Amino acid sequence: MATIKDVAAQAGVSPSTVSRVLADSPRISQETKERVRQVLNQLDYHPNAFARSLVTNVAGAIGVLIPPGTEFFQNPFFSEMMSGVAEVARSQGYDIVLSTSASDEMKVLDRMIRGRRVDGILLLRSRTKDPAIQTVIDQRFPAVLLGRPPADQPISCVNNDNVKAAYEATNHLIRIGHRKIGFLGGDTAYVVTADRLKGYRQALLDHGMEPDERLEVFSYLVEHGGYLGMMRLLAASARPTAVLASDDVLAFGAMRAAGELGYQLPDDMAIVGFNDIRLAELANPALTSVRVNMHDLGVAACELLVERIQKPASLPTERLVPTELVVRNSCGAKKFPTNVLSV
Amino acid sequence: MATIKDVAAQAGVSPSTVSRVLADSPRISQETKERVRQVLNQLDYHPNAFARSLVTNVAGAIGVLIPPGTEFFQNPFFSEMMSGVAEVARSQGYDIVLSTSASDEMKVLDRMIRGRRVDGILLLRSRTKDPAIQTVIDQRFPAVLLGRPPADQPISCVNNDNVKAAYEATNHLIRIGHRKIGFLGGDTAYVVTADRLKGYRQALLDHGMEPDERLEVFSYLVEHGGYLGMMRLLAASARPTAVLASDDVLAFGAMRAAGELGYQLPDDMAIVGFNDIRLAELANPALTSVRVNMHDLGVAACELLVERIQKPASLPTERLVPTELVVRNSCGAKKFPTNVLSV
DNA sequence: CTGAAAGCGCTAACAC
DNA sequence: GTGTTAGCGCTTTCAG
Repeated sequence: MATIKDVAAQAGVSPSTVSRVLADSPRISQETKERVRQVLNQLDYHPNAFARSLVTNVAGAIGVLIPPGTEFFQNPFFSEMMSGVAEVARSQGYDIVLSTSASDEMKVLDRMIRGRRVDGILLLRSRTKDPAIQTVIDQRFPAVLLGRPPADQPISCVNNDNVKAAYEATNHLIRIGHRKIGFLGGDTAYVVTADRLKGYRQALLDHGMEPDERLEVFSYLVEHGGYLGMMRLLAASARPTAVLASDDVLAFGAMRAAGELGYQLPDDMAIVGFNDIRLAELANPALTSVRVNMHDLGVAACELLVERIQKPASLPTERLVPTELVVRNSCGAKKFPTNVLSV
Repeated sequence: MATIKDVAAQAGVSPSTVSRVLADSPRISQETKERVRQVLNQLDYHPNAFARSLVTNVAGAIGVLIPPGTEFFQNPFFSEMMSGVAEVARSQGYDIVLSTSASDEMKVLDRMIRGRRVDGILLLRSRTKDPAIQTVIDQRFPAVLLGRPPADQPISCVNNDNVKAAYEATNHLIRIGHRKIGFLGGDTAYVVTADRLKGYRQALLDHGMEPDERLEVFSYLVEHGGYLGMMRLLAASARPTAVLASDDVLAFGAMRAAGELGYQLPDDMAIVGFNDIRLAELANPALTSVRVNMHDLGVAACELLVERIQKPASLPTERLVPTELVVRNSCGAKKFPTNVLSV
């Protein structure tokens, strides 16, 4: 494996000259550059990333802190969002380091930021009590939160207006005639769940309905969680005629549960999801869903992160990605053409 | 940011002693360890990953070379497979570096392996002419291919028996009465497409049918590609009554196309997919699909990779992950209970 | 059981 | 325009 010294020797120059050629420094003569470049090629030289990082203190990579557990990976949200992140990362010359925390998220975070493996970090899930957020703030480490900081902490973030989106989605259900509307959410510890729940409740209140806790269930964020949650909802004495699920994956589970119990969608039961994953359109019936623009979220998050890496002193910014309710057949909107209602 | 020297000074020992404590060397007395550890904590010391890597020549990370384009990210196969990879990587203490190649895959590969950013690399897609494979072999760089090497090159790989799986799936369609069966594949440059095509053709031949190239279409590996491909198949003069799609995503596109043109599934058209992604079960009708066990593929691939990193001299091994045909309603198997036929 | 010293491969003053 | 030198933070002989 050729080092910079080998190249220098071969080209009859000093290592620093080679280093300068690599950086295309203007202070090197054209002929020297030519000569060195030839040797570079001939020896098939590749700089050692660690040596360079050690001295420059830049890693050339951004970290993505994956929440513990595998359900995040399994959610199509993850890959769609990551495709946006990857797009930006690539164009800006950053690698992506996935954290793969087992359980001790904070240890992983420490390793990443204190170990200087990455130049910035993307936090993927904000919880109402989230030590990771405070850590990056305390360490003044470039970071972007995908979601909303629970307590208005000064951190750059990319989010949807989840309260409003859930409000509009619930409104839609009310508008088409539903009066008993259930809420099927992920863990309440997630800010996103809380926000969507809030919008849902507000819509009920604004239409003179009292939110009913028996119609609010929360479960593990996988299809099976949605299935179980829906079973609970259907068993409730005040059985809902419609359900707002805070994730399409939950909505699919809910659809399966309803189907197994003999409910006809959308006649006996309306369901609305969140995210508008690709397969929402292909479900039976096609799932009405709030499009959160997952790819755009990833793009925006990575852009913001690169910005913070490059000017760490700049003030944290928030970016809202617009949502839209995509109405399909799962919510009894058969009478409506499949269309898109802007939120 | 505390360095090893700071710790050494504070603890009244030499840097090498601290280093030994970090490595839990048996040559250090218990009391010294205690004392140093206390300072380690007090100063909240975290080793600089680059400095360590520079001297040890281990990166503590495995690379995943993502094929150019975003369609790979968007395929649920990716995230399911990655969840398996992440699981193993985490348990073995490796980070995951995603490559994010734009177009020039080889440059990225070079950067990764020659730049020593990663200890081993996972190649995600094998093409009939694949320079990446030859490169890792030539460089003797620890690598595992997800798929089959096109030309029996000596590289560790994890794969399904795709020929057999496609053979069985096609057999199933024949068994339930189909005689005109189409094939809807991804790019023919992918080995996996070729293998599945081969199995499909062989099944036809073994039942006295002649493969008909007009019934074989190949397209971009996204839902829309499946949609377009299906349009082509349906327009063929020898219109098929059944289609084997080499990916569920293609199958979903095909279902949409068939639906839009007024075909009733499964009565007018049978469709079988590959992968058995989570939502296959939820489509309308539920999609019959070859379960390839994506998560297991990821687990096996990462295990093999770790093995190669740890004993690079060992011979390359191949690991086959079994498949099974999961029969659902999309292939006219209504009369069958939903069940699983082992392959 | 511990310390001193060298060096991993690179960059960045500082000279000339 | 180019070379010399020091040093990034760590591990690892080699001494003792």
